[in-house]
Amino acid sequence: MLKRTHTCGQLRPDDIGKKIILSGWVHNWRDHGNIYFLDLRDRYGITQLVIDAEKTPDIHKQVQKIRCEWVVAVEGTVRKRGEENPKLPTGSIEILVEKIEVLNEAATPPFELADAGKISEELRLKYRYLDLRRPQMQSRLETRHRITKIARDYYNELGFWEIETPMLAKSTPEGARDFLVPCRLFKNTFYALPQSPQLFKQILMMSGTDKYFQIVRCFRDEDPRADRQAEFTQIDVEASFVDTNDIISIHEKLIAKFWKEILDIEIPLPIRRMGYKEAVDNYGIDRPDLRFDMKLKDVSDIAKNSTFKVFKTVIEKGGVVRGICCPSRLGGPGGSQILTRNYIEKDLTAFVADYGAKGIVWLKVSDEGGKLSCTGSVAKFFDAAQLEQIAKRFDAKNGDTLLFIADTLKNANKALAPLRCRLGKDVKLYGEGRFEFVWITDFPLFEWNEEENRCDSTHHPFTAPIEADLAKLDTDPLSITSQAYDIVVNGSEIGGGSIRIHRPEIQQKIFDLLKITRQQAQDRFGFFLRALDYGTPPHGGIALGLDRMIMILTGTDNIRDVIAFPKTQKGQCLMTEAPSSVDQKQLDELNLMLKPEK
RNA sequence: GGGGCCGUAGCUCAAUUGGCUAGAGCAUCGGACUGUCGAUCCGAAGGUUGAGGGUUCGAGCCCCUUCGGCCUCGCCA
Repeated sequence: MLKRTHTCGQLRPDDIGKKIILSGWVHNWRDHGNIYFLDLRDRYGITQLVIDAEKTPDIHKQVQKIRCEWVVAVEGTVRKRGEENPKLPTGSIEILVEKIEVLNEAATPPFELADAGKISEELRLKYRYLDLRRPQMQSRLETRHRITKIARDYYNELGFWEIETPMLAKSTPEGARDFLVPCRLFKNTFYALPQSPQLFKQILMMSGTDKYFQIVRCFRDEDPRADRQAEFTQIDVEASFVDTNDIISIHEKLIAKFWKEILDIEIPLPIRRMGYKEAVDNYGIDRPDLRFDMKLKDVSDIAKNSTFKVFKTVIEKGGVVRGICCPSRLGGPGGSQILTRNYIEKDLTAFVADYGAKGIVWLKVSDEGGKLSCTGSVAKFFDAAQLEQIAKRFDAKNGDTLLFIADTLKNANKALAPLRCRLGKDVKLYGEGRFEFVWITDFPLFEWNEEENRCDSTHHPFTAPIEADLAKLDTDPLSITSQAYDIVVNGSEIGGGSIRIHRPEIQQKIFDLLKITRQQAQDRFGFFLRALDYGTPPHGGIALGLDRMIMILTGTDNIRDVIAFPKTQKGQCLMTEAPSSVDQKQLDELNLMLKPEK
């Protein structure tokens, strides 16, 4: 076998005259009769080969039968090209082939790799090895590698140890649905694949490892989305004797490093922080997209005095009227009209209906000689002073559109937050390539679970309350602030963590409030509660969503684009055809019996 | 569990209100050509319209069932 001396992305004009060997896949070929061009591709790039019938008639004959994706090695001389190809880094040179060796033939590919046109994802997933050969996919894999490499180096510098935790773990029915793995040696018992190494990393702190990290696979058996797979990767971190500021400061530097190394973008540090309440009040959600302003405002106080029945009824029932103010024109004043009546009453109304909103009420702002007012089908239910007051509340300008949703506070926010994001995008309120980071802090420790009539952890049951609120555990748990923090960029949560509870009695109180009985706590977390008893240092940590970060860094909105071998929305791997049925013998060994379908 | 979009040649798509032998570009195969780089030109082959059933004189198109892909609500401590 000819052994390569260079790669297909390497040769430059300085190499002209050198005798070299290249190996790779045939990317494309152009047969001009007596002259024959062949593009050779490997991970590093593409290099043009030339075969001249007059100089090397044997090779010219041999190359006629070579096709796309055949694997070949060639020996030849680097020379200057007649006309350069500015699209390729190697575009100034070519290889005059003196010897060619076919290392492997290839079946005709089911789709064309050369043209980066759209190929159905189904096909790409089935022939993933072909899809991954495409330069764009290679680049995504490389970005992923570089990020994990940067992270490993960074944590190593700071004294963190990379420690593996079990993949075969104990099932905890809280949280997401577990993937179960039957255990052969203890009949009728199951392992669960970890939803996260949460308890293990805390126990590592109890074990005195002080600083831990892991780039770790996590499993949650819930329906996938464009940015969610059942199987995903976290950069998981925990440290002892730290507070919120320690974790935040370590990680905003790391995130800044990611953005600098991959996109050459400087993130100004420190990243701003915003309290949970401020985020929800102004943006309706705890992961606000801060690339544009457009804050939500409450107009319940004005609406309740109007004669508009829809508003009045909602408010009487304890609901709110909240809204946003949006420029009606694309890219701001002067752009073309976008918030047309049709767009609002059809597109946007259908959009918010997905989030449970019954409808959108809208008003158009007019400014007549400094006197603000509003027009629209519901304007008649308000007097002039009220309309002016509403316009002023939004600091609205002539031509702006005000959009309102009347519902419970929670439901109104649930619809308005995505509506705000959609409008920001549709009306082009921000440019491409902008990244607005924010740490969200001061989360409530609990949320009220109406159906179960108890508290639910906002974050998870191991999150510590702030010291000042400890006393409220017995009196007013819903008003307790937690020591949790999320890192958000452009409305996407890319990580979150907390300072953990390190005192057993507080951990027990939390379980009590979550209405987890002592018995249940022992069954599920007994090992953990026991470990807490043996001298647990104060500790805290964070987990960064690796897949989501790579998505943002590579500019794709599809998580499957950043995972080498992803699964479809039904959890299948189209390449291997997992999941699949198993032999009766395997079931017997596990003491399992299948129920008939349906 | 619910809602939406989609499925036609190897690939990407087209086919008027249901109407003649289901078309095009690329790929494939054959031929031509000494400078292309998404080569070009000439020609050929390529179809159970995802599957099954129904309505009709006639179905790619309408109806029902089903399979698959994507988006989404719920779900994701």
